[in-house]
Amino acid sequence: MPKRLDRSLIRDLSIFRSMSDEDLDAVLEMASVRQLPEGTAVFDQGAPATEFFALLHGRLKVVQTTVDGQQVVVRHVSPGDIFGIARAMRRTDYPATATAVVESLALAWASSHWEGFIARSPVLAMNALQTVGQRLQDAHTRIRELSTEEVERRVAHALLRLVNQAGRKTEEGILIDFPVTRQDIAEMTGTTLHTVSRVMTAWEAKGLVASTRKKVVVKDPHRLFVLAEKPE
Amino acid sequence: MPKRLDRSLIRDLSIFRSMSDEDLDAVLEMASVRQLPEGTAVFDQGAPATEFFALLHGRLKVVQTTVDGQQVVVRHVSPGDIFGIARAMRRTDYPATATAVVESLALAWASSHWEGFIARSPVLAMNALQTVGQRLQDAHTRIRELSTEEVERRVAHALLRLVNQAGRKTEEGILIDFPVTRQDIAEMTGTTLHTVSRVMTAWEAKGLVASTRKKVVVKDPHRLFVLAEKPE
DNA sequence: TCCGCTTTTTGCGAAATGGCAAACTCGGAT
DNA sequence: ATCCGAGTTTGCCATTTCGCAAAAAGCGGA
Repeated sequence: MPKRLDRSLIRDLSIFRSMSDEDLDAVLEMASVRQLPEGTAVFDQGAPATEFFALLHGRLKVVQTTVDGQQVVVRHVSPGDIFGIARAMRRTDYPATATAVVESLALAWASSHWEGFIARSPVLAMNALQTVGQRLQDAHTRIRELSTEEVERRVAHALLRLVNQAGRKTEEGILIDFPVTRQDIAEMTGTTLHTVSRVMTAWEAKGLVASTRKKVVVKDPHRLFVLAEKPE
Repeated sequence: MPKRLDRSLIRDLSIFRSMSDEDLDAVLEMASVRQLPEGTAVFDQGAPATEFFALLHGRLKVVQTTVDGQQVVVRHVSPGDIFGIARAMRRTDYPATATAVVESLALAWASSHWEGFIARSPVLAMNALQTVGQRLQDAHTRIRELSTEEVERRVAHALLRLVNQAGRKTEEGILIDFPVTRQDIAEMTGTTLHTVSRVMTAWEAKGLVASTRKKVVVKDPHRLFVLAEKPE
């Protein structure tokens, strides 16, 4: 018998919102805890989708790799997010690889439990629909940016998104609170690390950002925002 | 009292799959029929999401317009698809404009009925989740293509997608069964109508496609597929 | 403290694509 | 049958972005 988990662990996750205490307990009953050292893959692209997860602590990146080895960052997973719900969308395997970018902690459930959870608590299905709907809108936002914006604005938008997801206020500005490389940013914006480097070096000179290896601080979010929106 | 609609109208739509006859009747009870002349907008980007729809006949395109007037084709709606379900994803307004590209026929429901439908038939929520999940995967496919492929391959992929959605076999090849302009294809692939024109002119010379104004015929789907996949 | 490896920067030339302008071509309306 | 206009093609040049190569700079571990 696994150790008893407290309801407070999941009660505030948006996906479990509005569920009764009994239902939450039933869900927790089936959960196992998963410790994820930095660099660990939680699941691999193409592997059977045997489990789904909720992130309690840490940060993951979800990456798709093309046949010729190019990588695309699909999204970042923040605490409170669920991920790996391929099966709920009737996929049998994971469409991407999820990797811990810092040491992380997640809950895991066997995919087979999903239907039971839904049956027990239909509100869960509506919450999941909302969650996936939000991701769909985010994806459309990215498609719009990739289709209509040049590189500099795309990088600006990506950075602002990181600020919202993982920004931590410091004296110098807003720190992206997990390691991010130029390569990562390139894979988020459909460009190359070289171009990202050039863009960010220019911004650094203008005092918009400050960065060292794997670390990015946005010093002037407002000017960055203006730059991201300027339609020219 | 609206005219009685037959269950067979919606029984085979994937979203209503596995619903009981009684539930289907209850759903149909609330539906109204909407005739959509070519060029009509079913709803406009930014308008309150008061209704959702199922397409019975015809074809729509869903378009997002940026602040500076550029357009992006989000997707095409085919018979059997539901669309305008912004409200189910907890959005209050439509994120895009849906326009009939040929004369079309749709069922419409007030958005407020969605929750009642779900409560009555929870399987509907799971079906909707699957539908939105599929769209999310499609969106990720496009993001991957926009991020990693050059224009020619993106156009090839877009064309192959149109073949799958609306291909009709003819003597000369597979006809895309609704009007498509170079501009449309450009808005599906994040490029310009000029570049699309150049690409397709080259393909025409190679015998891959044949096209006249607003009409595209894929003469050699296999070679087009090879071209779309070739990782160089 | 020094070494080694990853990450970042930078220069330079090439290639892809965009932007503009103009001509052209159909198809449908009058 | 003719005209009009949306849609398409094409040439030319500008610009963005990539790709390759090499150097520089940090960071972490030995």
